[in-house]
Amino acid sequence: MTRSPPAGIHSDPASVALIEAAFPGPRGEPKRAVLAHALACFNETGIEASKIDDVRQRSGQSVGTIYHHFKNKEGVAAALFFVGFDDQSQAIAQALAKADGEIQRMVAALIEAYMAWTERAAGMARFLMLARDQMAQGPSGEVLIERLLARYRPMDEQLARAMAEGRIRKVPEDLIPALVLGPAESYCRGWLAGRRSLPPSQCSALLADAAWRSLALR
Amino acid sequence: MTRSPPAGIHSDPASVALIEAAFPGPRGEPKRAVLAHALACFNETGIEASKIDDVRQRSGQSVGTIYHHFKNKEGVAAALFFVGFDDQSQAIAQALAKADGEIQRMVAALIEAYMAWTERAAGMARFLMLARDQMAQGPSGEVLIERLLARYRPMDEQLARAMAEGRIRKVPEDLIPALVLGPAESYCRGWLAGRRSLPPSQCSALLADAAWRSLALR
Amino acid sequence: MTRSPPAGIHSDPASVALIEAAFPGPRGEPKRAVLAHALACFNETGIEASKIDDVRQRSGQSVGTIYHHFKNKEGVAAALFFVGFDDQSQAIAQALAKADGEIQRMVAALIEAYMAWTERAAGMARFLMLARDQMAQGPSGEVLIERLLARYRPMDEQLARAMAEGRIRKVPEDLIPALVLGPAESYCRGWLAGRRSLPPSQCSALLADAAWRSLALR
Amino acid sequence: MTRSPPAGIHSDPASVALIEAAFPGPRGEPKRAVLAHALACFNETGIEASKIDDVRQRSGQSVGTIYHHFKNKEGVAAALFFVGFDDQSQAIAQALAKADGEIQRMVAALIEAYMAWTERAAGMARFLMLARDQMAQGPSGEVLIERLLARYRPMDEQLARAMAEGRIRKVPEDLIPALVLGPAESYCRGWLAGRRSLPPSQCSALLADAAWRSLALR
DNA sequence: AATGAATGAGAATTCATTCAT
DNA sequence: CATGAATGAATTCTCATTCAT
Repeated sequence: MTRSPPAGIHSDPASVALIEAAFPGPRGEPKRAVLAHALACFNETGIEASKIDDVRQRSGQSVGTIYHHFKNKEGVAAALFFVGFDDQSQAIAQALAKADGEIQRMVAALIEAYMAWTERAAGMARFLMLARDQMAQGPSGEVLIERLLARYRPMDEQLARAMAEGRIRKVPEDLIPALVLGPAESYCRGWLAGRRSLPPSQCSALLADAAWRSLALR
Repeated sequence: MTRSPPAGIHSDPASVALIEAAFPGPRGEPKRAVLAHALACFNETGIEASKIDDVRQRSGQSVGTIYHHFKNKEGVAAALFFVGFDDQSQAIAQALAKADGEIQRMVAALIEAYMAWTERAAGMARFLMLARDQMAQGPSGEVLIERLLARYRPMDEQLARAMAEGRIRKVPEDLIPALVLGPAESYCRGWLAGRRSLPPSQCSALLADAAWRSLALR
Repeated sequence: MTRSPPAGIHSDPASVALIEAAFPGPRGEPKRAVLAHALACFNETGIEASKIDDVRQRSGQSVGTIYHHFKNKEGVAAALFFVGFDDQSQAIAQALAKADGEIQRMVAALIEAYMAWTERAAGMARFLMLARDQMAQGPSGEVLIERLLARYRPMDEQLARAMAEGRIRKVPEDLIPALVLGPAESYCRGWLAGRRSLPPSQCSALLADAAWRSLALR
Repeated sequence: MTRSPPAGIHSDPASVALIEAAFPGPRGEPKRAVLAHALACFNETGIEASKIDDVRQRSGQSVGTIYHHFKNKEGVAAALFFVGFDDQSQAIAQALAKADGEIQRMVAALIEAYMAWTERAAGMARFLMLARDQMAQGPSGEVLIERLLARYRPMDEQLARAMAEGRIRKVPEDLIPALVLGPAESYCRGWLAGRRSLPPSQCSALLADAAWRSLALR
């Protein structure tokens, strides 16, 4: 019961829906049009290699409008990035909240949420991976780091406590993200690039188990 | 006893040595100069954003020479990529060979080799991550896939056998790379970007253990 | 009463007027400026040898504007070519129309129109000769052939009929253009290059007579 | 019994033979190789658009050799041009010589020789048309004009005498070349470009007759 | 707000030619 | 004489951005 393994996702209904939710109403129309098509362009051709003029043509907006709403190309990418990033954060926050502070459930919830979100909004997920490095350096880098910390804070706090109390293995803090999310990210990266075909949601249980094993006392 | 935690590695002696080994002798001088400085440029600014003219200036070569030897910018990147990739493959091959086909030792050897290589030739490692996607699509994409398969074939064969014989957990083939190398890659990515500070080599034991736990029967 | 025997015509009021008629109004200004100066450049230096930057400087337009309006250098040449070619066609059509289908008068009218047009719009005429071969191969080749056929169709039909009815000499169809227009073209080519000095219009009667002799029954 | 109507002649045995005759012996080998392949390149791509490197590759010679023997690209074109031009002149001279100063026979002989030569050495003929204008301007322009005058001198002298003696029509001197050779050149131009299919040699009689009609007293 | 023509700095690439071997 | 690596001036074209309407 495979749910659409996409060898090259560039844009998809769920990603477009995120954009639409972010800029609702008739006033948001130009922004929505631009971002939705920018997503496709960026994923197809890369951010640097995408021309504002491609976005203009596909979105049916004018250059002037694009610049009016987004200041410049980087502005388009940034707006798009945070639409995706923030929704992803929210999905993760909701999942973590349901785990009642229980560390094993939190790990599983995080991984499940991450993979489900990736599968659902594949186009946006792909773009987030594409843009993260550039974003981290650009003018929104600070903001990004802040929000990343905030995203994982609930989890990090519980992990720290559990480790202090000897309920999980003692592991250098630096290594935790790699242990917990490394496999999931790695798999999703492959899936989004078309190199893996199992839908992420079908892998979460196994990946959650693996992540837990790496932290469990034995 | 931390060995140089680099918040922004762009070029380093070991990476340069790889390049020098690849194009020895006085005839190789222009190629070496170009590639060594291209590595720095690419890592500092990104491949797309690096200008051939930067490479020219820093390398002290003429535009004509660059184009004479590498055809175009993509050619410079490709040459550089395969110098790094092939040395990485060789390091892995040697490590795997020493494991005598014993699966747990192979997993550990692979991870150790990967992390040691990354730490040693950090600049090149960074570039490999930067360039991999572009490479996979460009005209050398086929070659890359081929060589990747070859690189992991010895390991894949043993894993398949072990799985068939019930010596390790049954896990979808698609997931194996993520389980084995995902955490290592994830950590190295962070370290190369300056977000993690523990030298990779100091993490390999733990990451190897984690990888093995995810495959072990219990 | 020789009317300006030009040892090197590159641009002239009549040719410029053609261009102005083709792109009227204030909106046509950039196109007009570019084409008028491109004509001079092309005639002075040859098409290949003319640099877009020469045209830019002389026309007072920006590179961007040139490319915006004409796509590329070839586009400039093509636009210029068809401005001239179409006006020439029209002049010929008018002349032929006045001959009432009488074959001898048609031959004379064609030659007279051709030579008068050449003399008047000498710069454009020169450019048409310069560009014809390149045009025939380039992407507008098809169009050119079509329009050439259309241009001579009225004449060709009457010639075919006259030949069938034995009113003129039987001559392979392939040879007719050379017999009718060959001498005129040859003379104009020489005049435009500055090798002949009699104004074309003063030669048309004689050339028309010669052309007719070559077709007449005796 | 059509002899090969070539829709795109670039090089042919007879043209190559001309080149070989011009640079005989083992010492002439590099020159021959270069010129023969330059002919093809120039005809295929145009002179400006042909790269020295194309010629190098096809001729199997080195850049250095080309420059050693011909000074520069223009030198290659010039050498090639005069090989062709001089042989053409010689063919015409021989034909004219056989006409015993009889004017009608001279006209016919000229046209026949011109067309036969064109048909035989079509590649070279094409190149001569291609290069003539550039040649006339370049540093060999003077030489070319001189040799052209010499080529037609015997004919011009007889024509002038005949006109003075009232044996042919009085016609402005300027017009004579167009009347005599215009149709032939026009036809050959079309044939060499692939727009006409009757082999030139089959047209000479008719074209000679037409030329004579235009000069004859009535 | 919207438009899209105009701009021009800047990039990649080419290619004739030189010259050390 | 032959070679071909090295050179770098010159050229075409792109594309983010501005701004008058």
